Amino acid sequence: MTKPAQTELPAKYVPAEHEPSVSARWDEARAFHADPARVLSGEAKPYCIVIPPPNVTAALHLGHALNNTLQDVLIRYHRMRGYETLWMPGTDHAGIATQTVVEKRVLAEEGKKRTDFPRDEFVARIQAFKDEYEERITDQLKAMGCSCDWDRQRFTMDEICARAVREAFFRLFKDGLIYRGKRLVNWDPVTQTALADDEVENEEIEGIFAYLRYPLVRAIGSGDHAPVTWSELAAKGYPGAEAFPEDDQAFVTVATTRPETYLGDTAVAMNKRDPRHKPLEGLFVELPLVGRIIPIIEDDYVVLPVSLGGDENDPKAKMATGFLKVTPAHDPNDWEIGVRHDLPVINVMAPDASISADHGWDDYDPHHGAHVFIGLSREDARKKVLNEFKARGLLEAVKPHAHSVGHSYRSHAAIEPYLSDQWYVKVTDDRLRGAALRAMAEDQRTSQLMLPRESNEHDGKLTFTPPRYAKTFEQWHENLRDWCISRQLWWGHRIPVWSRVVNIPSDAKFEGTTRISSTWSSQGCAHFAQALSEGEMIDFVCVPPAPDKSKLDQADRKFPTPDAQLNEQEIIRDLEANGFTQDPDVLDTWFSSALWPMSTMGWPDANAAGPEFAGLLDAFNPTSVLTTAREIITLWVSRMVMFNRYLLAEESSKEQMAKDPDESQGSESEIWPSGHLQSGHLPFRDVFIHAMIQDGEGRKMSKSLGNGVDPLDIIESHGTDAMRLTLCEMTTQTQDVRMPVERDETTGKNTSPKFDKGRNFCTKLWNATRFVLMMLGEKSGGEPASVSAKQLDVIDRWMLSRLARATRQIDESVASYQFSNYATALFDVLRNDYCDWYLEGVKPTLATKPGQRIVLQQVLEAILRLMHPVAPFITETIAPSVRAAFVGRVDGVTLPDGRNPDLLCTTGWPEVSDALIDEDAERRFTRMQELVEAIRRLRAQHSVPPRRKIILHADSDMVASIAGLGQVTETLAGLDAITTESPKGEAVAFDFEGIELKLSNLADAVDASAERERLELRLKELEGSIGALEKRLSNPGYTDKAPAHLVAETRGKLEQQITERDAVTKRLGELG
RNA sequence: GGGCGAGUAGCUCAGUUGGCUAGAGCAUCCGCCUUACAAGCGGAGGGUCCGGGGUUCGAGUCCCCGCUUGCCCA
Repeated sequence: MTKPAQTELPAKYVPAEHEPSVSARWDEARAFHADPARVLSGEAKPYCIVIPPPNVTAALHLGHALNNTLQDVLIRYHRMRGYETLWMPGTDHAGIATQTVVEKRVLAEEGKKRTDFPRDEFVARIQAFKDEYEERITDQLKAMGCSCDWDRQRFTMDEICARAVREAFFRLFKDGLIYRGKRLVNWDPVTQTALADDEVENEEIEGIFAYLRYPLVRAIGSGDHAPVTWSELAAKGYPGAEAFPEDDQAFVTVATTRPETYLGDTAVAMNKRDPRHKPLEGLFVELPLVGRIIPIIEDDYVVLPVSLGGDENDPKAKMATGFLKVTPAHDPNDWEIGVRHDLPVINVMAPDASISADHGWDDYDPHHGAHVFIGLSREDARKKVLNEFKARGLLEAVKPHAHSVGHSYRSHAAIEPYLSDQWYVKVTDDRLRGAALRAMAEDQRTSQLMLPRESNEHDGKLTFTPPRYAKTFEQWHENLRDWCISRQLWWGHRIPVWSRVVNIPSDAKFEGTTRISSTWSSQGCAHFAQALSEGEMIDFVCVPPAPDKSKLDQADRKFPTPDAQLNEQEIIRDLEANGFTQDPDVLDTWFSSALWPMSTMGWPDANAAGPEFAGLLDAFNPTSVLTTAREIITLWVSRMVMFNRYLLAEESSKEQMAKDPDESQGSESEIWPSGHLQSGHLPFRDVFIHAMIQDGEGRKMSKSLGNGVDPLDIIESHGTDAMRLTLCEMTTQTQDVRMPVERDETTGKNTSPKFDKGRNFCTKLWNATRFVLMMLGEKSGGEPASVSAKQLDVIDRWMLSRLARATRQIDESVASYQFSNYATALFDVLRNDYCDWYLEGVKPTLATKPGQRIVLQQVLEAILRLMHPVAPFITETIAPSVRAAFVGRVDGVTLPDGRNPDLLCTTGWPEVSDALIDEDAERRFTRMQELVEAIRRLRAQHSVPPRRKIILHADSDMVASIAGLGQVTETLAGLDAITTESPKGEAVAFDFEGIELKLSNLADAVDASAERERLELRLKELEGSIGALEKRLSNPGYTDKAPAHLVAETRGKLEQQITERDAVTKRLGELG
């Protein structure tokens, strides 16, 4: 490692000239590589973060910059604190998003669709796209200064992660926590895949409410039906029937936002409290053009219209007719009704949401007229239905109706509730959901629904910051539904299940789903069968990933060791020879993301993964903190907690099993014990949820609005550290932060004035360092090896005190994830304290005070280290020069060498003793600052030229106390002298702490009218203030109840202001 | 509909057990190329702390009602 010898810095800090070489030095030293052995040996405590893997779909935006900056701050801080620190980087394959982007690209560039390619070939295309973006993203993260362990970078679809996915799927499947079901899913007809609940966004749309009349019929035996007339209804006491022509066919009116789904109606439901219910009992309706005869049923779900006693405040009751068309295949609520009443389920759409009779419309009969709808889109079919009903006099009304409709977060198409076979994870099982809820910190749980704790060290250890987000997590789990994990895509982890449909053997009678013993199960597969209709069943075989032999050799004696020659490919060949085919679907992306804290560390088999994975999981899982945005709490945080706890429970369940060997009898086909009597490790202990960046108007940054800011543009224009400083300062505990966006006219790129502050601050550090190096270079020599506070001047002791407080504040800020406070502490200590006061104050004395030179250098070096986690590049750039300028130590300020002192990023964190907090020095210095500010104010008011030295006249006490600070006051206030003598020429008097001081030699002649104006203004202020204080003190409630020190303070203040008022009055009198 | 934020100077925001005359940065104005720094230094002006009630000796801070605005969930 070469150490730059030069101690002089260029006049200007140009980030681009230094950042690449600093990055190279970090890389060269492998400074960010974590060694789990140091944790396992007890040498160092672990600190670990797994990166929320960015999607490979697009380059990183400012939100990523924020997210990753905060993680890097935490990581760099803890690395300097001596933790063995691992920041695991990687990217996410983002199934639907990436496939969609590539499909669009291929269509635009080559005019071809996905289905024009063989599956493997198209996946290879996506792979190539992924490679391109993965590299780009990695480069961006490096440009942002992220100190990830780049040797360990993962991708959610690489071999290591794929192995984890296979293992997790297999275990969950085997344990009955993954099942296949025919359900309504959120179907995206454009991308033609199922979506999870949280991939659906609700949007308000201007829709309609259509009122459709369904003619009433009654059964007349032998499957025939006859019309019901109004007179018949009237005879049964149907209210309002008399209003209709008595021989006309009666009807009921349903109200719907989706008329086209009437093709799949299988009932009309009404509430039993509806007075029309009795007369309609046992009757049917006939669906126009469809010809289907469907029953009228009773269900509490149906809302009564306001006219029949429905709730006036319920908007549904205002629109309702009391009759609900029930379409189980196309509406989730209707699905539930269908389940309750055992209704047929008729799907009338193709996967592209066009009307089709080929996907479950078994009673389709074109003779009735419904053929006119076949092939139409949902939207066209909707219009057509209305027209056809209108033509038959069956359209009662169409009203505009705004309501919210689910849309695909990816294609933005309206979601179609669609009946299909999908795979689900039974997250509602206590082993998953319960474990997640039990993980929550006790003081963050709000629900009444308290779960019994397990005697488990991981229960109750999951803590959210800010705490309000614990509620989001809690409520999500309490309302959880099973998780649909299959996606009809090509880009993703293929579902490792092979299936075939066979006849149910005559000797095996079963319903539902049953575990099967077979040649495959004896080879380690999980084999289930599920009954279908008509004597058929479907066989499902989940093939485990190729087992690790070493594991099998030491397998629990209770479980038969499978054939050691077991070969995954052989099993698959065998299955396919027996008529099995692999499920064509892939898994939801979040399935692999959910395993991220485990898969990246080589789970389930570090040995098989490679030597570099040894010990990772034991050393670093649970990780320290997950840093993410709030929208991810449900999508990702929840699932990581559930999976991590379930899948890392093996150890505890084995222990349990040893105590109670009878627990899992009868699972002979299993390689691994099931049971999971205890939930296992948390994936992380803390979850920090940071704010979302919006533009200046409070809108999301987006491509379509053109209000996004590209982090690389900011890095180019302001430097990485400037960006990071600004992002940290913005990170308060609120949920949104605003960043006014401006267009830079010269570059045409978006930027924000907010970043100027960060850039200016870096410049400040640069210039201060240049000054310090210059001073030390010129004057150094004669310093002792160390100096203690007792030997130092007030100004030095004050500076050390400020440094101690800043260090303390920064430590506290990091511990509580208060990044804004961290940045503020840096701004305060470097700019306000060190530059504005300390540097200015010591300028004249440095040459003669060796101890002061030590303080000058040590404080700068300490600040450099305090600043490094936020601004890594500039501090690393400057560090060698500052270190080289070392002149001695200050007792109580420890700047440890750390792991590798050649690089700032691996040196130690400053330890500044609390003993250096010097309240006396602070009090004296603060008093001096106030005096200097008062003099500066007067200088400005009297337009004293900055370079003109003036004279301060004070009493002997004041002169003595000022003298205690050396020449500092003179330097900072521009004084020629401080004297007890009276002014020779004209002077201006002012009050300081109730004592009258005077300034002379302000000018060749003092402007009396300006002085009078100033004094009159001051008098007015004082009188107002005195009045307020007197009022407060005359209130007995205050003097009796407020703390005594406050009352005393108020009295003191009043006295002082009265003194000053009298002085001002007197002075005004003198001015005439 | 349920949950969670935000509303403080022209702008972006601090203000964590209620207690000095409510702070910072940017912007504005005034004065300075004071040899580390004009991406700077010194100084100034600028606030019915969204509105209305309440608790309290005392409320930006706590409670209630309302308004505006944003996000999440259904």
